Amino acid sequence: MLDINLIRNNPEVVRENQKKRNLDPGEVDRILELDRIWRENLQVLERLRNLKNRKIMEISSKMKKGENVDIEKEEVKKLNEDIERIEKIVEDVKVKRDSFLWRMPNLLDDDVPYGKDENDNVPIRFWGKAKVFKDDLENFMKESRGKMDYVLIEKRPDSHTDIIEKFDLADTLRAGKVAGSRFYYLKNDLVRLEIALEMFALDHLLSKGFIPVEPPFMLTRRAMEGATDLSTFEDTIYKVENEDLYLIATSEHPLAAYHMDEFIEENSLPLKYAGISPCFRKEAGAHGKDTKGIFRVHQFNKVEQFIYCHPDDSKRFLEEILRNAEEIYQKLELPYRIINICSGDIGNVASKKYDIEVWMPAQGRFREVVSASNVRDYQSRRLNIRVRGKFGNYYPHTLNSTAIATTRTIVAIIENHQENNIIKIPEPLKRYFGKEKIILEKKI
RNA sequence: GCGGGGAUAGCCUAGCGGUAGGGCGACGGCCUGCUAAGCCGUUAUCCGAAAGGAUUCGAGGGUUCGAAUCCCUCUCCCCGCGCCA
Repeated sequence: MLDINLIRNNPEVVRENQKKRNLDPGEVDRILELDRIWRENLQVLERLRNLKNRKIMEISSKMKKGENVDIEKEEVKKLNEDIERIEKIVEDVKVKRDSFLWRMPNLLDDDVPYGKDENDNVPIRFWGKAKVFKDDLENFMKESRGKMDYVLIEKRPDSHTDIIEKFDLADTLRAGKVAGSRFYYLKNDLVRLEIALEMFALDHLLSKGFIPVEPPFMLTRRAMEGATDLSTFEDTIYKVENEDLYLIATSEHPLAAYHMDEFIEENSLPLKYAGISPCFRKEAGAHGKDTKGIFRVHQFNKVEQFIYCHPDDSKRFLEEILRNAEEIYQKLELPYRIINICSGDIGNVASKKYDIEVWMPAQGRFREVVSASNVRDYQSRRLNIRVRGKFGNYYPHTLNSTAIATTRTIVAIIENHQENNIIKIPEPLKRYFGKEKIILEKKI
């Protein structure tokens, strides 16, 4: 949520932001008009209430002297009618103003490139040596801007979809039977691989001073609304029937809401949390995309980085959490590119966002595995989280980034590390996984 | 699930129909060679240029001229009992 004072004092900045996001700048003026009406009526209301309060005190003192107060009582009753009427107007206008305010997206960072959609995202960095099948070379050169190492391979690796079903590493058919599409039973070595990935990511973050947290997997509407925006709510969040509870789509949500309605002491910043949780997503509007396998699913596990910090530090911490995520993917030997998400693709909550996309040799393209965002004070305002500062209170900035999303990383490992009938396990995972490789052999 | 007790500004606590009081902590000031003590002030939100005003006693209703206080509904916490991985 934006600061209403920013909109009052610098409407032009907010209009420009709307334009850059390809949204209607007129929203700003709608808010300003409602805000003006609200304040006018509020002043009328407060004058009436002041009159009432004075009258009540008059009654009180007259009663002590034993005087008759019937006239004054009638006056207060009349005032109450006026107050009730104006109260309703004030309340209605405020609700309307706030609903516009809550829908307004975050201010974009100056570094966010202008763009219409995901095609305008800007690759800024590349790492690793991609295995590229010759038919994919043209696309690879385009997507990597020719700035990334690669080796040509003669045969396209098998898709994870085929491998997991054929070697009984996951069962999406039976999952479909009992839960519907986009669900899976992980089986055999993939169960350990998933846990190994989580432990590896968690330990990586712990070594950097993050506090491990396993949050609630459901939140009330109030907490969820503070952590996310309306469009996410509609497209991704599952509701529990007959309860005021919503399934989290990422541990970012409960970690953002962790300090709801609290004051954080300034000297405890930055707060760095490593969340670990399942994530539940409706994937509405993704019909036809990644319909098979475990790349795009309704439920997966994730280790997440979440930081509360002083507003001056958020730019630096965005780079830091991106680096943390990069280190994880480097250690997993998965070649990737970093993209700077453009203004048309960034979403309402983020002020700036980087994605890490791993090169997937079987699919012949880069696919998102990590998303790192600077949210600034957008969530902390919605969740009423403030810092008690030496020179006054303020809203902290929050940032979030994936460390490991298990299913997508498993896909990346299967595509990148498959050799003749084995999947190689990257070095740092071995101690958690307990074996050097997954042997691909047909189960009966 | 049943019974009992709670929720008052950052924390603790009083008030139990008539303008929310005290303590702690924090911050600022006075005093002081420095520190401590002591004294004064500030320390929830909103409107207002300011003066000032309004709101706020877990949430929402009700009674009343007036509700932290009385009544109803709900949420959460604590102590028993029951059930339970």
